Amino acid sequence: MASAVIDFNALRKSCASCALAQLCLPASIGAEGLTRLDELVQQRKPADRGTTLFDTGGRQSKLYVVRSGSFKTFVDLPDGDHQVLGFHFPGDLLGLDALPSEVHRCNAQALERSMVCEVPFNELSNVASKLPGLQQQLYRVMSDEFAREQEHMVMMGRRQAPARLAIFLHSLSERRRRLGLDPLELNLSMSRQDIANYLGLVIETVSRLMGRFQSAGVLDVERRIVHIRDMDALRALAHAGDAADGMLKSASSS
Amino acid sequence: MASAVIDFNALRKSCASCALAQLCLPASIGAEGLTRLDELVQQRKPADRGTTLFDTGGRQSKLYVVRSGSFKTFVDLPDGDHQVLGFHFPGDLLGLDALPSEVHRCNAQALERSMVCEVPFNELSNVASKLPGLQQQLYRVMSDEFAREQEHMVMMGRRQAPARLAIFLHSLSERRRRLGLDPLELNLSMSRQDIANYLGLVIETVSRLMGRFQSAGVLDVERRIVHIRDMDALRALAHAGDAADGMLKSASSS
DNA sequence: CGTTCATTTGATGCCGCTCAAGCAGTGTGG
DNA sequence: CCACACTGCTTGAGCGGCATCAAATGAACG
Repeated sequence: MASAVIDFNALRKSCASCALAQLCLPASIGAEGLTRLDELVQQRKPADRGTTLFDTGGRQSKLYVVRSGSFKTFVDLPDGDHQVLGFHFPGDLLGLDALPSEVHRCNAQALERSMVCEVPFNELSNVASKLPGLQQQLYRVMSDEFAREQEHMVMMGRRQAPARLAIFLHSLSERRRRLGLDPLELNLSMSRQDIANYLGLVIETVSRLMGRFQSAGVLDVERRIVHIRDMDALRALAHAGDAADGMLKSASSS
Repeated sequence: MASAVIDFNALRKSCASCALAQLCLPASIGAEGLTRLDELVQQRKPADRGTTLFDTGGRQSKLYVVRSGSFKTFVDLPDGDHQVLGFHFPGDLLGLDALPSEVHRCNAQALERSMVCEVPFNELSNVASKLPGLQQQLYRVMSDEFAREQEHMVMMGRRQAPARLAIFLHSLSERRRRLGLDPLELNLSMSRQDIANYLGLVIETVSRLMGRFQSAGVLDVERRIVHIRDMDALRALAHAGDAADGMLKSASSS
């Protein structure tokens, strides 16, 4: 389905040949380090849509790196509802919430057929303690994960629904850009339900806002494919305290 | 085993004599490890209300441990507003967002006169790589930090304002309990404005809800001192999808 | 072609935001 | 010690945005 520009022939077993190496743990360690890291990394079979990498309460402390596809992490709430915590794309790490010998506090589920690398955390930690470069990179990706959660909270703190959706879409675009993909062409692998939950809204509101964004000429929405027509407008909407809502007020001028 | 009594005379310079040792980095490292850790830890002068430990953009990658008092972390938004990310009490770590040689992505400000320990992160990392116990504890507190952020997101995902406030108050209570303090007696060192911002609400809503909680016999609110009268009711409110709102409908049980 | 599920679209009502005024605790200068 | 201003919080009235309920449409699949 997705005509990803990734060369799957290059996605072999070794980290050295991985297209994501610069985003992932191997960044900034030498050839010898790579060899030792390679010994730890376990490849997994493709995870089909709906299967989970780990579930709440699980005790396996492994680190997962998304190679292709996408995942969502979420917690189950006492009232039977969910809360989606995040979406994860190639290069992202999963499993940081259970370092080391702790229990997972959330679930990680594939949104589509996806591939991951799997690293036993304790062994990784051992190797990292002898490879300063790897250790540093490990801290860095953890720090990045903190930054991502902070972004989520900033988004949730914004009261107006249009700003939340705009921030979300802009964030997806940024992440695609970082992966070397077209930042204007979003492929929403998650359902509207997941998006709404992630944003603290209901599904109807998300749907309506998508429509309004489209009418305003900001987006082209076609089912799960979203094309960003006006990035500046999207940014304006994202940063709007209360302003910039004018561009959505039905009047389809300009 | 551990006596619940905090002896303030024991709050001397060394980690070994610190009342927070079991919550902090020294947990589960031996005497020799403690000595090496002590060499890294720098004591700081008391931080007065309003002073910042670090600011957005700062490049000093240090770790801070709150010894007494409290802090808030927050980001500045383009429109001049803030977003409060969290509140931090004794035993909590600050500065994890700038590991290592990255820039801080938020500000940390004292809410009252507070004390912190300060550890240069790079040196801590070096020592930790030779002390598996310390390394593991470092990962653990980072993992805890992830868990705390997840709780925040769950809270923000709840639509109903009463549930958000109840979750917040209950969380504060839990944190006091973990510190060996009375979990029923909350001392809100942060302003209503900070609370409202943290919860994604406005100050008036927080104020009204405090009033309603008090009328319902759940709380005793007196300025910044909040006494929890009915912990079960507070929990019920926290987990309420939509139910349990009944207990707030004006006339209530004596 | 019919069933099912995801998404869109519409109508209505409530919760929480906005605007505005009142109040208590704190500090300052006379 | 009191008058005054100031800041942080509470309380009230009114409105609007988003949730809720309900139904239609469209895509996916056997």
